[in-house]
Amino acid sequence: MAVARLYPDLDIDASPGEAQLHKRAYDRLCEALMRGEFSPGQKLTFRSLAEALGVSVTPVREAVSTLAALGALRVHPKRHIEVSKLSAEAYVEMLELRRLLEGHAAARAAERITDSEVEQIVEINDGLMQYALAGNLRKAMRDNQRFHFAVYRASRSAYLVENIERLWLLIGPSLNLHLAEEYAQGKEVLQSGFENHIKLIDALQERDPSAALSAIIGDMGVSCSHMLAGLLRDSSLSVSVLKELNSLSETPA
Amino acid sequence: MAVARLYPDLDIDASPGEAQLHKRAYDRLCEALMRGEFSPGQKLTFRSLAEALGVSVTPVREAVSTLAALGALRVHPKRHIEVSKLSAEAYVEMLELRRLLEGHAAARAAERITDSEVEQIVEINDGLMQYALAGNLRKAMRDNQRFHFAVYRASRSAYLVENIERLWLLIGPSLNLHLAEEYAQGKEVLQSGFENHIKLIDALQERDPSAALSAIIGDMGVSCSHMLAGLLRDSSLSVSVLKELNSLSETPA
DNA sequence: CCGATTCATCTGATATCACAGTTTCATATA
DNA sequence: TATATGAAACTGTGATATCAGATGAATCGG
Repeated sequence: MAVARLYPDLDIDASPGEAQLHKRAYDRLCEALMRGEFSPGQKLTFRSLAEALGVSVTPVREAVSTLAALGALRVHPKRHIEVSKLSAEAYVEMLELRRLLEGHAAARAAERITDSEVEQIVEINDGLMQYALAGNLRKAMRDNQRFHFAVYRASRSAYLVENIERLWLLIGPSLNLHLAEEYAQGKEVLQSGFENHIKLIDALQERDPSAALSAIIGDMGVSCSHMLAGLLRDSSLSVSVLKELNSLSETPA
Repeated sequence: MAVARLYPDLDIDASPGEAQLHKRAYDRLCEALMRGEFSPGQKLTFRSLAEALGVSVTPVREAVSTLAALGALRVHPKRHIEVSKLSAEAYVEMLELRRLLEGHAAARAAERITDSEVEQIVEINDGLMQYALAGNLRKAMRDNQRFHFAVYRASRSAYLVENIERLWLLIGPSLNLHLAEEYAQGKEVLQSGFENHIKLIDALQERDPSAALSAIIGDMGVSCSHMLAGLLRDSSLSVSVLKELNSLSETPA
């Protein structure tokens, strides 16, 4: 009971009832990480997760082992499970990878996307804008994720999309935390920064790969400032990070 | 006993004795996949792997679950474990990703590599050439892997290197199989194709990122023909694959 | 001789138990 | 009051038992 209150509504029975428990546990934990239900550095245990998910520890261990191999969780032997913290340095490294992978995926999507897929993406973006205007950060972030991955899936490159998903999994907890912090401090998190979504949609409609690529890379810069503001609060190496970030902006994509 | 003969020397006690059994099992299985100890499509079971590794099924399940999440293995529920087969289409998709990731890693390495690292890479390449001249395919492949990852590690981007490792894990079994096939058929697998290693070393010494990038991408073309020859043998979609491969070559990196 | 059926065997999936470090906190000591 | 101590509770780790579904070979019926 106390555990169920720690991780509200983590129960697994909401998922599609067919798959094996360890798969459902994995999916549910991924979802929780992306939704900000866990914060970076938070300590977890197998037993409490098992209870919250409504299963025994065995399927939880398989799910957690996998997430640990991906870097989303860290298992401290005989101690506890930790939601991986993201250093500012690691975030800059991942931004570099995001430019590469998501830029490529967007460009490929522009070559291969169908009209009906463009339509769906426009609809997702419309919903996103509504939540943004309404100031609903959580739902806006969820729709933003849907928007991006609807584009990436149009690249017809399943393994590329999987790689991007894994990247987002590492950024998810910190992104949720720091965007919520900035939002709570009254920063303009939702008021602007969606121009690149329009540019991206235009590029997809025009089937223009390089325009799609630059729109996606432009979009990354938006959340970047909020993230670094939060990440650098705990970091003493801010100078070297900012230097590296500047050199990254000058590097041709 | 019969099992130990099926997977010779898979026993885990050779690994560094500190880590947990599921980590060692994972490392050992990765090694086996990269060394060609398993072939694509081969069927495995948890119990036989556990016996061969000298542990119980529990740590094996965690290792296999992780490898399944990465795509290296496929778990057929209530049936068996399968070493993932690589279709020609999937291989082309991965080549695209390899160009992106490994090209970027090589370019970054050229910016950040130290003189002593260049030295080490030259030494690895010398050893590789000896095995190539001696016709030792297995050891040449092992040293080729060492060569590539010594370069990538010089990029100082740990997560990028991990991503590349995961890519190689998916290609490993098929690469071992088809290169060995071609070699057995008397094809020139080891006689040529190492010019790009020299070009890469030169580029690293000159600290020339774009030269390093094109050397790495050139090197990928070498094994590519042997791989496609093997992969297309079982595939009926060869025409579309070759078309896609051609369009890939024309795409600017 | 061939196809359907049955039953023993095998497989992955899950839960549970036992164990050895780790943490925590109340107690004892100075 | 501050520090040391030790036992109890907790944690990840690994092995095992059990179960339902899949497999395969022997059996049966044609």
